[in-house]
Amino acid sequence: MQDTIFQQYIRAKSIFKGDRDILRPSYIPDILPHREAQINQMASILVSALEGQRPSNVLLFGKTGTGKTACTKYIGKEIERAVSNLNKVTFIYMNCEVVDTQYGVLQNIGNKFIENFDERIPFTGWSTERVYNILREKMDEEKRVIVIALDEVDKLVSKSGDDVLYHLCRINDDLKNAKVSVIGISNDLRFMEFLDPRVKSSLAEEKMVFPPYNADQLKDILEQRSKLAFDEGILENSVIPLCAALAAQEHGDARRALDLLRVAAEIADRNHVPVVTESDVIKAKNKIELDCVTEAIRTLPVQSKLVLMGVLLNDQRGDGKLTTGDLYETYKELCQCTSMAILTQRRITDLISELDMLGIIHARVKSFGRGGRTKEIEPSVPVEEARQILEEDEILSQLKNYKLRYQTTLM
DNA sequence: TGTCCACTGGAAGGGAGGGCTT
DNA sequence: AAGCCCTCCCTTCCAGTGGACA
Repeated sequence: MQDTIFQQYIRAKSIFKGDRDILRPSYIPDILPHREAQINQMASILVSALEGQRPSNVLLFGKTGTGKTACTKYIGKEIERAVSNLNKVTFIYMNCEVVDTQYGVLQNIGNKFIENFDERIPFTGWSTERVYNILREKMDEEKRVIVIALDEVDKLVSKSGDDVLYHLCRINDDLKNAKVSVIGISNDLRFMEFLDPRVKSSLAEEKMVFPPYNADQLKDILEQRSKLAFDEGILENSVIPLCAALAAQEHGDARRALDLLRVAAEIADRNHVPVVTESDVIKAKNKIELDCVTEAIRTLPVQSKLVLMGVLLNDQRGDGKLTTGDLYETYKELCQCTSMAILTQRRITDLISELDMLGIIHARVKSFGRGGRTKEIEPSVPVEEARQILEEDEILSQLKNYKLRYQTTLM
């Protein structure tokens, strides 16, 4: 390691005691503070799995960072620890934001039961029916209880409908040896409305709501983790209360609280100072917010980037809010400039809606009476910074210092 | 009160790209 | 190689709509 470029970054002592993953939301500690009630309730429902019986299906509701995922994974770990030779229990956790198609979910579950790599279900190519049949067959090879936790199940339903849930809920009718129960996790209470009544009643045999943490509870969580992550005296006294207070403002999100603390510590660490201060937390807050936006913009498909560029250029010219029609004209101009294919206006309205959902622009439907009904669009990110990020793109880099020719109608 | 504008947003379907089966 | 199936991105078509204006 001598004389390498890393030399200057290697110090005798880091602020972190050891593993900094302890402060990541994905880390599951041995004790989850303020979630004892929920864990006990889940345990009382799932204990029948250990007795070889099928537990009720459960639906968990609660905003982000209220401990739904952590509790579920914790319970999963405990189940695996408690399993006896007599009754076999398989616990499967899956995030439906990552795996968001009917086929994908069945394929993923199926592959958990297939050890031989050559026999694995491919990620595309088979009919869903066939995947389902293999899955059922493999599951049924042994007498066991299978608990499937589907995180962010609302994403799955909104994207691919409730067919998979329907299949999974009634799979028990087709199984002789195995028994399946489903844990659905959602941060959207309304998603139930979109379910087929049969799926709804089957999936929600038991319902649990995870309330947001308040500032005091967040403080406890942070204190527990910081004891594992740092030595005494590393954090200024006000650091944890500040992280807790900031996260409590955002609907009691423990994930956000942990991120704040971790990033604040990383900032202090990088500055080679021995103590994490309040100002590090404020810096962390700004950094997290900016990183989110930057990452969202950078990973946009190129057509969406062009649309966003249209919004930014109009804003920089001082046109204020612009309509879908105007933005489409601007977008066409930018396409010609960059030799990109021009998509239809219908498609662009979808891209506008996506950008709106990501929080990068703000678009709301407005009627101008005889002037028609359209969307009013304005950026909701810092314009200059966003433009710089867009210009990093190979194709968009041609638009450096570009001035629009098209004149909007709305002034 | 009815008209009419400039869209919105749902539905259906095409086709490219991935992969399997026969 | 031909015939399937699945997902993703996109187009085409079109009924529906809020509200200013005649």
